[in-house]
Amino acid sequence: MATTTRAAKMAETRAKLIAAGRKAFAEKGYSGASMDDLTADVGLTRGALYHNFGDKKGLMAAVVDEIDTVMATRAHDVGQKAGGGWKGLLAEGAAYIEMALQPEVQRIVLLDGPAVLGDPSQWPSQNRCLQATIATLQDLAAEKAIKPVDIEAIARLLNGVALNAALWVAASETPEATLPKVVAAFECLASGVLITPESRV
Amino acid sequence: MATTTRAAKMAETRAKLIAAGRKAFAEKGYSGASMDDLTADVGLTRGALYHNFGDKKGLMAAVVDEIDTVMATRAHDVGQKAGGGWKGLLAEGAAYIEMALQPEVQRIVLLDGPAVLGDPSQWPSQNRCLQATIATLQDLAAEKAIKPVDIEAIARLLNGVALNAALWVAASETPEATLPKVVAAFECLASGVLITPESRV
DNA sequence: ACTAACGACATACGAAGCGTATGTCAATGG
DNA sequence: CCATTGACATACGCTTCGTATGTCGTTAGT
Repeated sequence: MATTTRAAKMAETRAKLIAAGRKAFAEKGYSGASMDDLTADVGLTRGALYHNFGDKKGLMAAVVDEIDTVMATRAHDVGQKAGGGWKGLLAEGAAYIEMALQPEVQRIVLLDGPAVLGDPSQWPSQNRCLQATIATLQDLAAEKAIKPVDIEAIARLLNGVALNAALWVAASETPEATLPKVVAAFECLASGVLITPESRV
Repeated sequence: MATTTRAAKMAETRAKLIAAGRKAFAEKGYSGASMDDLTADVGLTRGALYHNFGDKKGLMAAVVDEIDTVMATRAHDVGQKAGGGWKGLLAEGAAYIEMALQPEVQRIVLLDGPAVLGDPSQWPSQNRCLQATIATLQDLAAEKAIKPVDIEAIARLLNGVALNAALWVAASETPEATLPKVVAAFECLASGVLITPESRV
């Protein structure tokens, strides 16, 4: 092995700790997760954790950023493949909703994340996702396709609706059955920003 | 004093503990609030707390229920005074958004509440608020004023939008400036459920 | 190639908090 | 007037977080 350099070793421990954090935070919740336990699960101690992430909240931030970044890029890809524009925006929202079916996303990103790290719209990953939504809305505004309201406000609320819809689906007893209903409701609300009465639901 | 009965005494201690809990949870957050400290603030000990509420989460549930109940009734009153129906629904949502300017509401109900007690739509107080929204929407559906989508889904998402809008306003640097923009955006999205193209924004 | 400095991680320690088990005193009912 | 109940206080153990100190391998300078 040519590269047993320290940087690689450290990157590996960081990855192991983040993986252990994902598992522990998802299963036990943030406050219920023990740093001693999750570090021991990957053959380390808290010493490694505090050296790499500063404190418990630092590990949480790293875990949330990893998950949320994947979510944002996935949703964006889905939107692009749907052709961008208005249909892309709807597809992106639907994809975001579907991803919340994963317990990890539900517990870590949607429930504990805001309580521990504060308002999600301040997270770096969320900001990237928000900027993408704003850009799409600005394109639509240039085409005079949407009403003359504050773009940022609409973008934030649209993201919020998708996030909230995701929470409901996740908490539902029959997620598969509620998913189509909530997606339809999402598209219904989103259509409120359109100028044309019945564009293409 | 004729009524120094134990029931009255106990009600008083409950009220004092809930008041102390509101203050501590709002200032320190849920996990940061010390039971020893908040009970001492009102001249009691943890013995009283565990006797009345079972555990820390029990006090949190009582505090959240109290705040959320007041919020729901206030929002409902505002909706009624606005004439009910569609305009009442919009006014109710706007009122809900405005209430989130209070730090207590922001921290306890919107951030820590879901993380500690789980999905808000399962809370008794939230259910009452949701039922009111559903009833209004059903009236509108009977008048053929809204699109034929799942009523419960729309109601939940509308409440979610208001709640999310509230969070953004609360986290904003200039809440008073963002409030009108976000209220307009809320009404814009809500209009998506209307059949008539330009009812009355 | 040898040694000194550095960095990654482990171990040990102190402090704080939660929940429970036990104790005490006042209020109620017979 | 006395026994019992219940509301609350006190004392204890357990767990956990954060830090301070220790150790060993790796890197750099000569």
